[in-house]
Amino acid sequence: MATTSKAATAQPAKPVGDPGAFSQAAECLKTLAHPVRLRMVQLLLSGRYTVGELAEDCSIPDNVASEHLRLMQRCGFFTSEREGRRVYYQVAEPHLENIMNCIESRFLKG
Amino acid sequence: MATTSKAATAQPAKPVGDPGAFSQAAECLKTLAHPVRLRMVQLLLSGRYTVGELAEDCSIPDNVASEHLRLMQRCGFFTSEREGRRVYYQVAEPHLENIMNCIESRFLKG
DNA sequence: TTGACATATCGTAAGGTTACGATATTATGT
DNA sequence: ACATAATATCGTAACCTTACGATATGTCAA
Repeated sequence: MATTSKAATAQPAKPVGDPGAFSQAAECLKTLAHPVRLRMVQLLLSGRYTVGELAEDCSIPDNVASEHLRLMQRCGFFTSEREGRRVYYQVAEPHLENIMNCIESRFLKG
Repeated sequence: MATTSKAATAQPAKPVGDPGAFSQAAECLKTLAHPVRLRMVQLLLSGRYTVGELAEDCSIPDNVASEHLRLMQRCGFFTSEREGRRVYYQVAEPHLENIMNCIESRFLKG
């Protein structure tokens, strides 16, 4: 017997947690935690867009948009494909849709 | 007619987005985007804990834990109740469970 | 009241993030 | 080859975040 050995606070069992996994999760969330990047995720979940299109929608210069997109690509959120002089970005991480739905249901809706 | 008026890229309609809502969402995500804070959220979703208990689980000094908890309280994530010299924290934001589930299914599981 | 415990707050130094401007790269058309 | 368009990268300054140590506040017990 005795699974916890110390402090009998009558709680429904403490969840286990690998510290490394929390760090990795925090990294990705940090990447998501920027208004422009959230908007870009929302847009790209609805289709393909170029750097310039995303920049214009977000009212920021192209090079700033490019840096945000690079950050998110590093996280595995997006991939990019060049077509002529344009570069199209698209969602690569399947869980982004779920997470964005959670965020939208809390902040972008009733 | 003519809902978009410019650029016929054959996309399934660009989602609308209130810039203020994205900023607010980004603020909250930033608060969540820290390994210690993620662990605290996970723990508090499973029950009530004191500052000292959370600090010990996270292997950080009490004052650091206290600051993390204060940040999350400011966001509306938690509330606190004093009981004697202990202070118990608990989840106040109902959406935290959904968001945490999304994060767990991506990072803390298969 | 005194001492000890639990939590909170403050000042600060180290490190990280962001946007900007300038410059580089890649592709296209003439 | 040249000019131009679209995107990417780099250096930098302003700002934000974090953890730490010291100190303060609140609570209890003797």
